[in-house]
Amino acid sequence: MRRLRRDALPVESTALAQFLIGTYLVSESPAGRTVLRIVETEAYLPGDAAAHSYRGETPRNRSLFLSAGHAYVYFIYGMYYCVNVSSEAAGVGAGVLLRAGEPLVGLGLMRERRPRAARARDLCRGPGRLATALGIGPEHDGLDLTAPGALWLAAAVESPRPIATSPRIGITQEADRILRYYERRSPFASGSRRQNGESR
DNA sequence: TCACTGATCGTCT
DNA sequence: GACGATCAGTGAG
Repeated sequence: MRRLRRDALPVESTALAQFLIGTYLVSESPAGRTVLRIVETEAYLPGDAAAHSYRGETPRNRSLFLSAGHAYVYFIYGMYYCVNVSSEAAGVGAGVLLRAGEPLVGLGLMRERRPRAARARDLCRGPGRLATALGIGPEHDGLDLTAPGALWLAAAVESPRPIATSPRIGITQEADRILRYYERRSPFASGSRRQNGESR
């Protein structure tokens, strides 16, 4: 696995959201290593009413204002964590939500963390599931994902596959904007068949 | 496969 | 005091 360098990352949210598809997210913990291949992302832009950074910097969202390539981990619905990659220059609040991945390494450990997931395709299918499977929590908030550590990004190895787009999932503000990106026909992407444009 | 619901708590109004 | 970038379980088609 070859670590992504910061200077390889596009410093613009929609470009980064597409760039990250096909790259790898590596989690190192005392229990072992888990790795997934990112297949679905969403961009949350500067000035975007759906973005956690919209109302300015707070203790909770400060990681969104770090330079591109840092982790923003937040707690939602009283039970789940979700992971973003900060996506603009330092001082600008924006991020790319990692929504789903194809589990590649450490499937046994992922199953221990997600005992209710019956099928491998459901281990990292959804932002809360992805974070749980990789053991991601508040201790990962603010980490530099281009530096050695407990959580980092590795460069894509396989040739790019077709990327489809759709509105973002689960939001009420700016709900019509096309800022979700996913690998077309990937069984590991979240969303319903209809949301993934596969109806008919 | 879709639609709906309850669980659960940090954050900001 | 309300709500949220979610998920698992249930029941119907």
